[in-house]
Amino acid sequence: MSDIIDNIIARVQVSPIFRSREYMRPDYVPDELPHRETQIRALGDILVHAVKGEAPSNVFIYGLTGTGKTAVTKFVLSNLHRRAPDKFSFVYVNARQSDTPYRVMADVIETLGGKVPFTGLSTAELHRRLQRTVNDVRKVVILVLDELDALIKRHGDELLYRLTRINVELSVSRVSIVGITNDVTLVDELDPRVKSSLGEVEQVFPPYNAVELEDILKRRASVAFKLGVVSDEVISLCAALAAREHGDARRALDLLRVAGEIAEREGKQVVRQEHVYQARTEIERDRMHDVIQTLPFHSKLVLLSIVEGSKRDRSLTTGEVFEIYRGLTRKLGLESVTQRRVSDIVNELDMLGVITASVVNRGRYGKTKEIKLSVDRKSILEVLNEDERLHGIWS
DNA sequence: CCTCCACCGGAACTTACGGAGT
DNA sequence: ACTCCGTAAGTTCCGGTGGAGG
Repeated sequence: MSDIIDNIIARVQVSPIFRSREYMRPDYVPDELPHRETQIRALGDILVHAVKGEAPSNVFIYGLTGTGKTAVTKFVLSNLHRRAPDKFSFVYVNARQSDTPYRVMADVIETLGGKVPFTGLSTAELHRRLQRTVNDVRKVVILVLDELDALIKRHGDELLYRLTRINVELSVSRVSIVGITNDVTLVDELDPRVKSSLGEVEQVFPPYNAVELEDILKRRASVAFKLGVVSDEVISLCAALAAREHGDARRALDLLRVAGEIAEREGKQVVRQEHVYQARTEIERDRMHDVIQTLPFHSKLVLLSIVEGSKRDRSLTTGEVFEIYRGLTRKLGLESVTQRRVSDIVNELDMLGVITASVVNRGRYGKTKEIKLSVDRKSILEVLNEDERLHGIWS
């Protein structure tokens, strides 16, 4: 038995494919960021004041996913910080992971060395502690808020407003904010006061084109993979596939990494184009699997109802889904949620990409949502079957 | 041209929970 | 022991609506 493990370990240790896998990790920040020189210079020009111990202007950065916003910001800040570690500190918070005002403030306090309970305090109290912590740092603090859109959409711009005003009540330290967002329309939803304060400087990150992506992949592959393992064709394919999705560099790197892993598993010496295609489906499958598996129970039931309902190949309405869902809960002897809630769950499933739901007007027959599965029925059932609470309730 | 269906979707409120502060 | 707080999930209430059919 243990020889199986030995085998696996041996394969990892002397991988015929990878030289140094860590360079392909999604959160790895390389020493150079090709094709982002303009953005690095522009952001550097703004933030360089921190090196003199002065607070830079607030910056607002937009750009689609995988255009290097996060990488460039981290790159600029850590390089500046290396030259003047005693002049300023910077804090990076991802507002998608910490998607409540409480957690964002808690994160900031923690990275600045403060301690704060996981829950239990009022946001007002947390805000007070944040001010104290920042003041104790006694220098310029640059606050990077990544994926701000997630926070704003759910909790509004209250926190942002407070943060932009925090300087007023500080004696020694100063705070500058770098806001990063994928959503270009976000600014319109902001309070004008926040808008003018945060948008002192704005910067746009354009997507990479296929040629640039190819170059990025080539550089990365040359350090991450062994020589001759990844051909130019494979790289072009990854670049082309990712360029089709608005030039997302992260996606391109993921494709290449997973393709490499597949080749490795198969014991091959080189990565081929077919591995890239396999990687594409594998990435998608894994994502779906995670999404469905972590769904709240009633969302799973609603999804199951949609699967059941779409047997006869026609689209469903919210009312029909609700009926089937009611049947399921009755079978299980559970309370059911209201139709209002089911309507929201349908929207959530739509956003996750498991189904497509679009509002349609059927005149006399009302206005409803047309709901269709956008993932293979069998693979959904497979994942749902992993939940033992759902065992044996469908045919 | 008007009606009226079958929902949509915003907003305020509830409940349960984990945890702090005092 | 008691009060206060934030979060997540859900409920209640309700005004809104595009277009097929009369």
